[in-house]
Amino acid sequence: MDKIITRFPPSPTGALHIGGARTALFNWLYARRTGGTFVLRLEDTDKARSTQESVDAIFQGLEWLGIDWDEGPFYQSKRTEIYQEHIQKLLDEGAAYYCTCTPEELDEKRKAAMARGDKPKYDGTCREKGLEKCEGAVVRLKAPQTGKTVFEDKVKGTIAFDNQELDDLIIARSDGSPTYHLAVVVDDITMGVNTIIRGDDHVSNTPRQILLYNALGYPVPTFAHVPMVLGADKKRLSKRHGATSVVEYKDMGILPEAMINYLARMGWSHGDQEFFTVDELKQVFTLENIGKSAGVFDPARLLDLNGDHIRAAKDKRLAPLFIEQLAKLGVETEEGEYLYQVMETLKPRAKTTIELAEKALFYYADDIEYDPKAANKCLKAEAVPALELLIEKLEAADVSDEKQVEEAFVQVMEATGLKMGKIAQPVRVALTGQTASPGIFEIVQILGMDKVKARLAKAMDYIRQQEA
RNA sequence: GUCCCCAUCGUCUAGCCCGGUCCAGGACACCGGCCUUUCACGCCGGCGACAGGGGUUCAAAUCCCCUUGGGGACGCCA
Repeated sequence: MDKIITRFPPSPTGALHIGGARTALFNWLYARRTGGTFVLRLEDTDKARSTQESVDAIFQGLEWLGIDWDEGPFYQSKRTEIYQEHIQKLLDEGAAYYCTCTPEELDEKRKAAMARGDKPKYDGTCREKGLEKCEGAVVRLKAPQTGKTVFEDKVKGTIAFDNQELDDLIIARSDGSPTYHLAVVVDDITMGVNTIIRGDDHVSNTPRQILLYNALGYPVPTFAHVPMVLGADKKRLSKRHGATSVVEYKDMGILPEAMINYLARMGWSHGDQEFFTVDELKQVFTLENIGKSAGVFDPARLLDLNGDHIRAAKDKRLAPLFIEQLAKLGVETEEGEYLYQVMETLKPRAKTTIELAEKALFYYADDIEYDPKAANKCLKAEAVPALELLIEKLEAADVSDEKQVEEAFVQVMEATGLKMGKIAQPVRVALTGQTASPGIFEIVQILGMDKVKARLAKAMDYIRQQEA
């Protein structure tokens, strides 16, 4: 088998959305897996809708996901001569012809055909007229009117269309610019693309494109049509379903490796395995294991997977993201041992890096604010003696040793006759302001004696104030 | 409307190609419980699906047909 060459050809008319990102991912993974080449191409022939902002947004999305390309980015807008040559070649060979039907006429014919219950295809008015090039004329492919166009789809199997169903598609607009079908096929041919992995909304475009390959005299590439990603209502994913642009998930505290894992697992499977690293995917991704049916985008699963990836992430990898989120909450801090320890206690408790930062706030606060319910429930007079004794015991110990911290708590338990819960909860609220937090011993160890003492003292003051 | 594609728990899916080992397995979500200083994590358990109908066969989630449902395409958009 020749070297695999895949491509991702977004049209820059918006951000990189979930579906596009998955298409890019599959093409990228397949190229990586097979040692092939991955090409990036911007399909910007629609001048009215293509924007530089969209181009940038797409780059940004790919960069965030870590999807890199080997060739390109190519811009269709810069390849007009190449398209002209191929269009002219088809014209010269009689495989294409000029058509002077106006958009209005065409529109009427379409409506009439629909009303009749027919397929709204071009009726071939100009097909045999032998028209010369003239103002306002488009170029149409002279497609076969009988027979079948059949292809072997890597995920769907054999797909066949009667050529009667197809019509003479326009390959050049009246301004001479190439249309989508012509441009894609010429690009894929000239860029050597031999494996086309794309959304299955393209299956009905495929026979038309195959006809173009035939007319141009080039071998037809391998097609793999991946099922679409739908929203919870089974409709095409759109703004109504929440965030559709991948970078929005970055801002939501999602890790790119989690997004990739999620995207890969939706529509593709590898036995019962759910968790994949990117490197792993590059090793095991295959076209054969892509499912045939459309899938619903499920944010809950993404979140769960993100939690798994947070837990699996190395400190060095997570630290910058954590710091960034802390900064958004007004905490300026830097990477170091303290930060690592903080992260370690929070990793199993966070589904996003935002959550990670939110739960870390008490580690950085100068003054703890009590959650009213928590204070009400735990900061009561009966806790004072235990807190006082705890300060005493902790001061006598080395709090940098978690074991000694625990020992201090045990001593307080024994001396007061209170259960661990009765001591730990007031301490937890005193140190964090909340009833839910990482383990109390590790918090004491990380915070250090000075802060612990100050916070416990403050809690006792608070209790006395409440009692008074 | 016409053509194309699809159809296993609420969701993502394994199994389907090469029928029996499947009164259908895993994961998310949900509900119980365990662990325990709280919350998570983890562990254990529960809930929960082969769209319907016909065939073929000793035997069908698996093969065939029909119906229904969903999606897509039908542009001088990509």
